[in-house]
Amino acid sequence: MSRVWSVDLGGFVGQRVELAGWLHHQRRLAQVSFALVRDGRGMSQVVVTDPDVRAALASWAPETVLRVEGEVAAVPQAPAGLELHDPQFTVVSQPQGPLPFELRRPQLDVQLPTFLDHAALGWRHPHQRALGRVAAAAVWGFRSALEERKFVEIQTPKLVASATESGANVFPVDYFGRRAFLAQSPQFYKQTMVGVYERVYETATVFRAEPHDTGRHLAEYFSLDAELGFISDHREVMDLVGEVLAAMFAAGVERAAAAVDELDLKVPKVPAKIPSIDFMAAQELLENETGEKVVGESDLAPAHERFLGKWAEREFASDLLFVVGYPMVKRPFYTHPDPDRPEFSNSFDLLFRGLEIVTGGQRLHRYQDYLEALEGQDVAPFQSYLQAFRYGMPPHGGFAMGLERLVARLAGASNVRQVTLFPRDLNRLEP
RNA sequence: GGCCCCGUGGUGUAGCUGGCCUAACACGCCACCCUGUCAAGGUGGAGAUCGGCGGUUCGAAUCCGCUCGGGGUCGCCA
Repeated sequence: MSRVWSVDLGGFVGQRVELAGWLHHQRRLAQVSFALVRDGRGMSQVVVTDPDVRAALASWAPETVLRVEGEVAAVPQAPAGLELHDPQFTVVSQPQGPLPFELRRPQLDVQLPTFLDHAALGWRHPHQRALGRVAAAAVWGFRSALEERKFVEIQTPKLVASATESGANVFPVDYFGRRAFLAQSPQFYKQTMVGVYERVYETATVFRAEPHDTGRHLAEYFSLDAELGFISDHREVMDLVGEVLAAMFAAGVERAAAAVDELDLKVPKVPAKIPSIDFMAAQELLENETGEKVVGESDLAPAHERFLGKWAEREFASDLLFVVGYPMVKRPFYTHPDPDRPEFSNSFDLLFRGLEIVTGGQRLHRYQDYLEALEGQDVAPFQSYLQAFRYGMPPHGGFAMGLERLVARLAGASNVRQVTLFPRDLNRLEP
């Protein structure tokens, strides 16, 4: 008898099938016991009336791995209208000792460190695993939106010779006796590959050795990157971001419908045109509304971004807001300036519910411009990168999106580590 | 890294103006009861010396110092 997924029981009413999974919970009454068997996709209720089987069931701890053969019955009072009758259990394996916390409650009521210490168990909670499904669906949406638009998926090195992002700190590694770094971003390579395919994307882990112990930083995070050529300016990239994001949310709703339901997520609608505000205008707005002196500062503080997030919600009923035209001094050297006001850039950030989840913009594309941008610093580390421009590159731009931040905002999680499988941060290298 | 806060049975918390704490509550665990439960319910029971070290005191979970661990926030960023 082949094994059936819990979510597919509806197709087998009246038949005997085998389920396999984990004993999620059991409720013992005087004459009957209910076993909830959880598999990778869902959960099924198994009804046990045989005294011997009930006694056996009673002796099994939560998370015991089981195979259950039984008859599928459609019963109105069953949780999903379906349950398994006359079961025969086989114990596959048993947990060692008591569990550090319970999975049965609708909410996993543990502190983040406790959860993270026992991630192998915590991720089994229906709520938690639903987060993972939403993340997976979002990545799928990202890929499919870009594939549809003729982007080519690429894989770039994660062991690199030089840093890409200006301020970001790198992890040094011993590379056969030489000094190398873990890649902070596929930036250089994706730009280079625009010279080949025009449109490329990558979904991959990147590494940042920044000592930022905050709810939005990870030492290792999943970056969704895209880059495209022959653009007029950054606004074309922003349009793409909107389309991709819409596809990602749609994929969440469609491909992870049960998870979205489980988490009761409010998935935002992405407007045809995501509202945007100029960097300077944002500062003036902040100054007018809060009285705080911010005009002239070269960047927005997290508190400012939260304020702008609320403002966008009020003003446009939007969860999303572009902030456009950051000062050049705060952007990496490859950023393209605004032709009309060269101290500002053709770049943007996207705030999702007040948190920066995307950065993007137009890049320089002329070799000479790069030499000028790098003036005053050693060009040697960038020689291999600059090849692409020496051989001719079109105007291009792109963006990078932090998956964990997106999912965290979507789920209303205050800390990205809540939605990261095995987060790496300042203090945590395990599990 | 700076600043603020926290550290109590397996989990989440209360107690923390020092003695009534031989540490409380909820969940979990163990035993028994309850004819369909679904955050099931009921009765009883086991389980922590209060992160660690040192100090103040007749007396400390409660005050002080150091230390370790954690959370928030800021710098920075996805």
